[in-house]
Amino acid sequence: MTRPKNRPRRSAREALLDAAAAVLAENPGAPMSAVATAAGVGRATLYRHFPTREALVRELALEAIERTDAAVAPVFSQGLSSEDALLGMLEAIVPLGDRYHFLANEGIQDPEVAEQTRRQTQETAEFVERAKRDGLFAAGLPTPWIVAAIDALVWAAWDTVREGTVAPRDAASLAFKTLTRGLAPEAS
Amino acid sequence: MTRPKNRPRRSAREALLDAAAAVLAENPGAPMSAVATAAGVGRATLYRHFPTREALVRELALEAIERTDAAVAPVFSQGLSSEDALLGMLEAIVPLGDRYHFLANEGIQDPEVAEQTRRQTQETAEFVERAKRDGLFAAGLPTPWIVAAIDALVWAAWDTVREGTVAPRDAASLAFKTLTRGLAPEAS
DNA sequence: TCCGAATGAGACATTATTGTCTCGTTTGAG
DNA sequence: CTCAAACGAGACAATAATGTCTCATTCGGA
Repeated sequence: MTRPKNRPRRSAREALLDAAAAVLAENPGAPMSAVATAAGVGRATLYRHFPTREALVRELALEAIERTDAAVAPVFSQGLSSEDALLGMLEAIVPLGDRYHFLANEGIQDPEVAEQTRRQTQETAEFVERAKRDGLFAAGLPTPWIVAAIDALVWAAWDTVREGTVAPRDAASLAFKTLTRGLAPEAS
Repeated sequence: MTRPKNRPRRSAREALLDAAAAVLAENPGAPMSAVATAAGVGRATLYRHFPTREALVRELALEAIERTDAAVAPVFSQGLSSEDALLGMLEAIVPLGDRYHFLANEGIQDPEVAEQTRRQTQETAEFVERAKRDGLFAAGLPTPWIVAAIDALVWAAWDTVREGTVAPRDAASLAFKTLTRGLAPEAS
C-alpha cells in the first residue's frame, strides 16, 4: 500500500479544493455541481470526498489556515529582524491570497475555523507588538489598525496580481513598502 | 398625493436595502426570507418591492455606487488640493463600507453595475494621477497599486470600526496617514 | 495481466428556495 | 372618518440544489 489511507489518489481531493477556492471566490453561492465541473470531476466523486457542502467549505478554510501557518512558520522560527520577518511573511502569504480571501467571504460558522482564525489574528498582533518595539511601526498607532492594514494590503497585492495589473514578483514588495513607510514612526 | 409615486412609504424599501446589505454581507447566499425577517417585513412585501433576488442585489449595488458618487462629488467639485481631496474622499466613503464592501463579494453579472464600477475605478485612477503630479504619491508607483491600496484601506478602516477596535472618527484619518506616508515620494 | 479501489454518468428522493397569489388587516392622507 | 394603498401571513406550484445510490468503466499497483 504505497498510497496513504483515507486519502485516495490525492490529486482528486486537491483538484476539488483548488476548484472550490476558485469557483466560490467568484460566486460564493455556487452549487456543488459547478465545483465538480470546474475540478473536472463527477459530482458523485465530490460527495465521496466531502459528505456535505459544509464539510467542503470547512476543509477549504482549515486548509487555508494550515497553509498560512506553514508559509509563515519558517519566517518566525528564524531569528529574523521584524523588517525581514514582515517581508518574508508577505511573500509567503500573498500567493495564498485566493484561499485567504475566500475565508472572509463565505459565512463560516464552524467553531474550529473561528478559533484558528482568532489565533492567527492574535499571532499577527503579537508580531506587530514586537515590530513596534523594534521601531518598525509607530508605537502610537493602534495595533488592530496595523493588523487590519496588513490584511488589507495582502489582499490588495493578491488582487492586483490576479487582475494582471501588478507583476507577481512585485506585489509583496509593494505591500511591504507601503506598510513600512505608511506605518513607520515619525521621522526622528 | 404627498407620497412619491412608485416609492411607497419609503421606509420599507430602505429597511429592505439596509437589511440586505447586512445579511448578505455576512452570508452571501442567504435566502430572501432571511432578508425579509431582518428588515422586519413579510416576505411577500419584499417581493412587492423587488421582483426577484437578482433585482434586489442589483438595486443594492446601484445604490451603493450612487451613494459613493454622491459622497465623493463635493470633494472633487471644490478646488481642493490632492491631499485635502483624499482625506475628504476617505471620510465620505469609509462610513459606506458595508455597502461598498458588499459590491465586491456578491457575484454580480449586471452589465450596468459592471460599467459603473469600472467608471468609478477609472475616476479614482485619474485622481491618483493628479495626486502623483502634485507630489502626494510617488510617481514611480504603479497607479493600479495605489488604487488597490486605497480601496483596501477603506475596507480596513470600515472593518476595524465595525469590529469596534478603532473609533469611527479615527478610521478615515488612520487610512489617510497610512496612505499618504506609505505611498509618498521618497524623502527629498 | 489481474484485481480492487476510484471514478463518471446519471437516476432518484428530499429539501430548500423561489416567485405567485389570495385574503383579511393595518395605516395614513385627505 | 373613510378609503385606497400597503401590509403580514401563509398557501401554493415550480424550480434548483442537496445528498444517496447503482452500475458499468477506468486506472494503477502488484
